[in-house]
Amino acid sequence: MTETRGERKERTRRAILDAALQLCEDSSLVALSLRQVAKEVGIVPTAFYRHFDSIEALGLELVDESFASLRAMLLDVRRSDPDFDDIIDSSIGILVEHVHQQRAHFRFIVRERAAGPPRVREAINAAIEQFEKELATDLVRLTGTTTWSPEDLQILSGLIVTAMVGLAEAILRNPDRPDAEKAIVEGARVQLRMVLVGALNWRSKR
Amino acid sequence: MTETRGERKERTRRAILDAALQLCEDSSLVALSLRQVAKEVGIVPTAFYRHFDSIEALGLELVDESFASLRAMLLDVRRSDPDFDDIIDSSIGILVEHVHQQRAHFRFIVRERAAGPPRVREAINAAIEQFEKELATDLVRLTGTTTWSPEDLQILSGLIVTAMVGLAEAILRNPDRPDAEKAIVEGARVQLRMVLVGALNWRSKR
DNA sequence: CTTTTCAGTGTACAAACGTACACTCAAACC
DNA sequence: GGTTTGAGTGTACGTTTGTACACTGAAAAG
Repeated sequence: MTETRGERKERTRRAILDAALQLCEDSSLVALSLRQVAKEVGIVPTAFYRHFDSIEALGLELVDESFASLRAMLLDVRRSDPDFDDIIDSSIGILVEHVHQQRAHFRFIVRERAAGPPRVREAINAAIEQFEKELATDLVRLTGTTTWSPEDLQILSGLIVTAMVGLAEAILRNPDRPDAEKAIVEGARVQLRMVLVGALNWRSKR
Repeated sequence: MTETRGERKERTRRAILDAALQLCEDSSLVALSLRQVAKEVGIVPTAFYRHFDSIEALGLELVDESFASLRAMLLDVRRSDPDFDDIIDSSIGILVEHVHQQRAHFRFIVRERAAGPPRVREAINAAIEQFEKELATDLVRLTGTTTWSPEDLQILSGLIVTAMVGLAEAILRNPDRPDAEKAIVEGARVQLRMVLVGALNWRSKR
């Protein structure tokens, strides 16, 4: 069969990305060698350079890819019913589902956020900050500007994101333990309700 | 001068721990080589084995050491005035101070928690869970068992610990930026107050 | 004083590392 | 149909890696 040149290139590029994501699963990008990746993919080491300048550049690509997963998740959240009282349950359900479906990507983000090459860390944190800001503007739409100052909404947003990242980390930390995971998820639900109660009784700029 | 044999051993052992802590600062334990450490300390590579079986064993020792820093911090927190309304401010102040004084240890914990060798990760997470439980029993002492179920206190405790770990991570992420750090710390204060408002209006087992 | 112990040395080796360089050969191009 | 392009090959290099083994020499033990 005739496979176009660009298609073939894209195929090994994908294979490199997948192999890297898998190989650094229980260590880190900073401990991943170009030769391991090449061997896993089935190409000669020097061929790696046809696709990426360095492992770090590969890592930045994986960041983009992983955050594409995250954006897809947020689309799901926003698309879900705007029914107010179980917005928490549905959002958490969506998060849990995406973490399971994109395990490797989420693992990659939480791991390299703390331990990756500096530029990778920066890229991940910039993206997470972006999410916080987007959530803050979403909250403005939900609450109006009467009782909440923009600064406080930003701070509340940060708290929620921190809790959700914590939930994702806890899930990833307990693979193949459905009972433990259930308790974790239930705990996160309660946590968000506590935060919600706090938010409903909050008055900015007192 | 006469330096006892055990003293000399302890001294190079310390040098190894310090060198390892410094060398993995901008990568990770999983990317740290025995030879790097030996060179930094000024001993021959094989001499490393007189003190540790492996880099992983060294890592477990660093975990213990780092959590000793953390326990010292918690002692400070409990020792601080039990004046109720600024318990938040004083606790955060203590946390910030300790993060600055023990930068390397805190960095080590947050990094290796996500990216370290499996056993190191487990040790760190076990210690953090322990803290959550201790905080929960502290909260029992503060609130009594009337309005709060033990389960909810445990969950609240988890939320607070997550937020505090998040604060530590944010501080470590912005070194040498006093203005940014000030905003981060102020945000954390507000977050904890929000959680406190939620807690005060919470009723368990509704 | 003699013997034992053991932290640290020195040499040695096979394996893995990143990368330079010259190459092939089929798709893409004119 | 002849030429160009570029993904992938193969060899080769100097480094760095973990670890094995035999050693030294001063402190500790008898």
